[in-house]
Amino acid sequence: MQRIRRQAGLEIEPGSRTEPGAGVTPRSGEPAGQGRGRLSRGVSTDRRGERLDRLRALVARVGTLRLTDAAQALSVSSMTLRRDLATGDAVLELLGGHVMARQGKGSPYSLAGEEDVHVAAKAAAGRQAAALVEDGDAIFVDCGTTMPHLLAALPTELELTVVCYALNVATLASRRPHTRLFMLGGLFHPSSATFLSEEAMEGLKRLGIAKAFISAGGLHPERGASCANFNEVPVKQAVMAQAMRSFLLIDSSKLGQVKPAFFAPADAFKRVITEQG
Amino acid sequence: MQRIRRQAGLEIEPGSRTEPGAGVTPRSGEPAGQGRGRLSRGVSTDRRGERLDRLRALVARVGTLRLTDAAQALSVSSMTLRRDLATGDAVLELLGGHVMARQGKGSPYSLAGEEDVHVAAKAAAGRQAAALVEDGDAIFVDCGTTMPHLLAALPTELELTVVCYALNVATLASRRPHTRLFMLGGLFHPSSATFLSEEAMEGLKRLGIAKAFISAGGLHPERGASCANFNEVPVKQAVMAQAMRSFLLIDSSKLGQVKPAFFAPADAFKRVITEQG
DNA sequence: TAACAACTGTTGCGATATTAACAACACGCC
DNA sequence: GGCGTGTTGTTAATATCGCAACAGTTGTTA
Repeated sequence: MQRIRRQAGLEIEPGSRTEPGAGVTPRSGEPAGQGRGRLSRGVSTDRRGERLDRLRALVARVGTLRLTDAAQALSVSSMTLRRDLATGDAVLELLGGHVMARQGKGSPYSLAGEEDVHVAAKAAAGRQAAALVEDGDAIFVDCGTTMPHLLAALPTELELTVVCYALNVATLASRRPHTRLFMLGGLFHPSSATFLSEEAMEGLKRLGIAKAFISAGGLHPERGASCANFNEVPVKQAVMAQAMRSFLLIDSSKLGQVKPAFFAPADAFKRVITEQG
Repeated sequence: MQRIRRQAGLEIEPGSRTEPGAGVTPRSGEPAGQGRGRLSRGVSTDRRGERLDRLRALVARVGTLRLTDAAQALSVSSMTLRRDLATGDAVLELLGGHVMARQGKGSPYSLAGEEDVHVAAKAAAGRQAAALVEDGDAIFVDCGTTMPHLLAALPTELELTVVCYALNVATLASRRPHTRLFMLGGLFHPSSATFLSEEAMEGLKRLGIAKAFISAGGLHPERGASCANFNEVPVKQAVMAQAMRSFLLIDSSKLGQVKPAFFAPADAFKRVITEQG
């Protein structure tokens, strides 16, 4: 309890454990004038939109706060905010009594044993890969769902330079201390959450990369490594040509698989990292 | 209740509302062998770290899940996971019964009226700016804390091209449907969450921008617009030179202020947008 | 002005989360 | 083998959340 209360960073006077204006005259905290329109039409002064705006702003600043605290901050009852958020805001979400930026991509997931093994495998593979990274390294981190495990497994103390072109990777890497982050920009591709452009390919040539961690959708002993999106191919190839050493980071379920876009033969990698080794 | 349950995307057979192995033989779900070390030292097989790894992986995939579901997925009791998370994981956080990636930057915030007014002002200014955007526009969105309000205020139906170089803007824009997102890459600057590079400046020249929304830390009637970070200056200037129309988007508290880095005279903007107009 | 609709606040109840305390088990050590 | 330590599961007590129904207020409409 204390942990969460502390997180909010504000104190409520010990006496009043109830809602802001409990029992007293309702809506005394605001000027309470200037007309009110209906919500169904987007015209006139829209109180709900205004509240959500202020709430969005609050959340943008503090990351997360309790619904009751938010209600107090906006001088409305928690029930009102609850109703506002229930209308389905594009940005905000109410989860377990806390207001936060929507984060689940809504991707449905099944907890069938199979998938769970995959996840554990990816995490293990990420740990294995992280063990190869040394202090001071400049590493390239590819796109995909396995790479976040690599970043999570990297000790925070390491002083690194991370080169990436995927949004999820950049977000994680940007939060690391002692980390220089270089991102390749360009047009956003939602399927892989990557940014691709001609200029980025040019810029890549100026970067010294000690170790490149490449992802793949499949690795076939004869056909080599392949991925689902054709547009990733030039980047992967350019990085591999540029980097001192390239590692293929996949979980073992990818072995023997084949995806539409081939980008490298199997022997192009210094090593193939899976959860086993 | 249903809303949250649905979010998790899995069903538990109606009969058992309790913990996984409730009442039955304890720890029957796992092989339960292979030795167990102590946690204080990081050596030997570390069950807690392993669980957290798998949990991190799960969270990375689904964004958020209920603690009870996570416990079931990892075949441990929710109490164990609760204890694991209480040790203070760097990535994960337990909030209101849901496990998620840590998001609060831990920035302390005060709820003094002043700040709250600022937030409301920024939200209002964002709405005003959003009203200028038309379907099919290519817009540039600068960095700063005001810009998210602009994005939040843009109707989802609009078909847009968004050009940006700030991580927070990119994250929001990437979630919009019907939106082409182009990001300028480069080296990450934590103070403003922006990416800057020579190549990006080159790439900028090839982009057609109808409307540019520029932020500033201050606007002085004689000295012009200024910001806190010098490295933003070239980008702002290049964008303004490139764009058909440039708008300065600030809240009124910035009026009359002066920051270290000047980047444009006041009359360089087609219009200055504040919460009033 | 009266009637109506929309919005907000309050209350109460059921469901859920949180914590502490206790019991059961596995491992390492002597 | 016996013992102690550390880890995990269970239970119960408490606090909090989520929802629904109701009541009061405000602004709009006839």
